[in-house]
Amino acid sequence: MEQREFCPVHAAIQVLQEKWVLHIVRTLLEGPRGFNDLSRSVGGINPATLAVRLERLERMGLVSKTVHSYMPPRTTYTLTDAGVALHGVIGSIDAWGRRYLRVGAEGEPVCSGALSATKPTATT
Amino acid sequence: MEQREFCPVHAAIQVLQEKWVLHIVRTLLEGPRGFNDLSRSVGGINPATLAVRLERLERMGLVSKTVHSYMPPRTTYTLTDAGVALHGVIGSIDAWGRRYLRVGAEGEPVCSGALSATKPTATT
DNA sequence: TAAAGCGCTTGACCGTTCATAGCGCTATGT
DNA sequence: ACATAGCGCTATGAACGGTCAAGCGCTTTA
Repeated sequence: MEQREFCPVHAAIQVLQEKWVLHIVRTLLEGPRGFNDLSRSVGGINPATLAVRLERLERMGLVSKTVHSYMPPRTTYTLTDAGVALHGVIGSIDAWGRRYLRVGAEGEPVCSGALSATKPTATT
Repeated sequence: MEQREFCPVHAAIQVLQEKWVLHIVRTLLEGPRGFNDLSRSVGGINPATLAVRLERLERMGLVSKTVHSYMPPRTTYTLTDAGVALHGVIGSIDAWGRRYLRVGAEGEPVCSGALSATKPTATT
């Protein structure tokens, strides 16, 4: 867990592998959202976890939080430049998933090795 | 958690966000490893967790396990084609990390927004 | 007047991850 | 010849972190 000097790749992985982070970023790439809206778009995340994630991402400078009014509560979460830059990562994951992932017999995803080559597909 | 049809991106994220998976893949991209060797290279992972991850990744077809001898035990874990293909994802993460991540005041990583523009960086 | 929605927070659960120890056995060093 | 270290794991119990369900004060919609 301890390493002599700062390794950007390692640090990046540490952040991105946290549960829900990639889903949150992917959703936010589609545009700014409020808390509950974001929660619904991500799907299945519980508010406590979302709150913790957003706070961390904000402190890191990946996400910025804008409070439009306190009462009634109205807030907006947006990606910063660094956050938007993650679209490259999401893009790679997207490409890889489309190319290699199929749904297996038991419903869980499986890799299908060498199928028909790259087929241009539209993004969600 | 339930979704009407199979979404490759979502499924890919589900797999890759599992703790240690990206670290394992990244390490395995450097070449095949035995269990303890892999454990040491990844750094800080618990053997029980590693065993579970490897089993899942193998069942998914990302990693293949080769047993050279049962006694003395000698095993090798290698990436399949689908696994190797993840180097694109790792590459993106690498690029993003190098571009945006710095070590903050409290030791935790922080994003440094608009610095000097894109600078060609060599990959690990 | 009632109900639904906003952005969260709280507290009790429970599954995952952790540190640590150990198995049977061989290759190495002294 | 003997001790030690190494292999690939598995077994424990404790610690951590995510989950569920409910609810706060308040406004807007029905």
